[in-house]
Amino acid sequence: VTAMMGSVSPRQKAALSREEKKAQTRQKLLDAAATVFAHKGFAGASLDDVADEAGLTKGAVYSNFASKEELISALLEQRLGQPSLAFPKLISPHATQAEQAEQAAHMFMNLLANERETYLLDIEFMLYRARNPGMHDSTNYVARRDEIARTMEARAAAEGFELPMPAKDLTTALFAIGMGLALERMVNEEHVPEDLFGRVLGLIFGNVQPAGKDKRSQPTGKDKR
Amino acid sequence: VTAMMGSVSPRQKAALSREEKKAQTRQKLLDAAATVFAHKGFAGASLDDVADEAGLTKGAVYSNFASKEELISALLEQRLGQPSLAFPKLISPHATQAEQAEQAAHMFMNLLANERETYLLDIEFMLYRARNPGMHDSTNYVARRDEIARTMEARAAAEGFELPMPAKDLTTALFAIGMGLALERMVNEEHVPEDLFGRVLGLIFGNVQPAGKDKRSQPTGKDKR
DNA sequence: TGTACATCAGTGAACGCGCGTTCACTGATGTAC
DNA sequence: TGTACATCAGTGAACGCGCGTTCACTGATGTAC
Repeated sequence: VTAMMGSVSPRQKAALSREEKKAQTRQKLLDAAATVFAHKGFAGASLDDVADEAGLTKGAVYSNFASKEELISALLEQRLGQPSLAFPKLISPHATQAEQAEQAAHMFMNLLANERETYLLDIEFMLYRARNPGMHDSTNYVARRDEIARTMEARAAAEGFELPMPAKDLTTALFAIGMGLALERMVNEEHVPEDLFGRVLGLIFGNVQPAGKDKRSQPTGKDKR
Repeated sequence: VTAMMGSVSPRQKAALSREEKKAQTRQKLLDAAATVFAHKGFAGASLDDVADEAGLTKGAVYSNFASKEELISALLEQRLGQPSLAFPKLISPHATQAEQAEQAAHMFMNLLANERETYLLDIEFMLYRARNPGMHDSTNYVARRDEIARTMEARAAAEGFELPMPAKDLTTALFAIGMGLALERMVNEEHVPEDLFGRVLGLIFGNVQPAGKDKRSQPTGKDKR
């Protein structure tokens, strides 16, 4: 039934083509879905909620997605699938371990502050998968983890220190720590001070002997409180 | 049926008193609720599911609980409210840091294996609270955390070493790490090997200088894989 | 101890309501000539 | 460029169905005498 013309298709008039408009609608729906699902959960949010949030009707949802489940999948893929969270490359490579830990922790905390929705979705989806084993991972966990693991290994080799445990396990642990602290912080902000993640990182990496030199960089942790 | 004699109330006949029978029904419902909510989530599970699992009818639920929400609250209070997870007192006080870390990790992993339901409920509830701020914490997080924090402080003082950060922050971090690893392990068991939590603990506590002596207990971590 | 009545935990059916999904329709966009 | 028809993204109403909640009822337990 659908024509589904090849790639470009010549267009003379201005304004949006049908295809472009549809893509725009789809994106509106996905954005709305992110907000609504983060606030109410996959099971708790209705497609009416999503459509209202997008300023559209439920029919628009079914015109763009086959079912509620497919909307969820598409959302997760778009929001969690890319290695956008794979920020370790952004960290200055030549700083001390303590400085790098602090930088990483800072970036993480910023991300958490600005992308609360994303974390809620991520955790919700992990729960969902814990309950429905065998489901496809739309978030590309393994790919994201392995990319970071490789980056860390390369850094360690280049800078001449040893990671405190195999890179994949380390990355898994760091993800888990971030997730756990994020969850606790979202529930009760004052339980998880801004710098806690950084201090934990400092302890974990603090054990790293810089191979040659005996520069024991203990990040001190301003432990007032 | 079961006798289960109580303490008080003069009763001549055998069998259950009305009150005892009701308490028993309530408990059946709570057990069923734990299973069903862990499997389907609070929003995804119906009271019919719970009643069926308990071998009763929905009416029995409403005879014992005012609403679905109250059933959930009662369940959380019973399952997560007591400091049953406060196991650090069970750890041999005089072992080395590395041994204690390994013990703690082992106990945690056992708990996780046997109480999968409990962790799913806990995480689900944290998500719930992240979305509905200002809700009462039926799980007594602060009390449980502070109890463990005090225990650790006392241990540190008695054994003569310093904790790597203030006890409350440390406990918060340990809870978060446990939660994060638990979640990841429930989603994908092979990502989180049995001993990963122990190795992380080892790193975190490995920095602890035994005050007087220079016994740097690095827990080695059998890092095959 | 036995009898007559009161209580109430749990039953089973019914209630609306909101949900995911379907569908006939519409009007703007695209195509053919 | 203009006209006639085709397409299809999004509308709005309708559909059953399952949900949380309510309620009249029942029969075993408890109480009074």
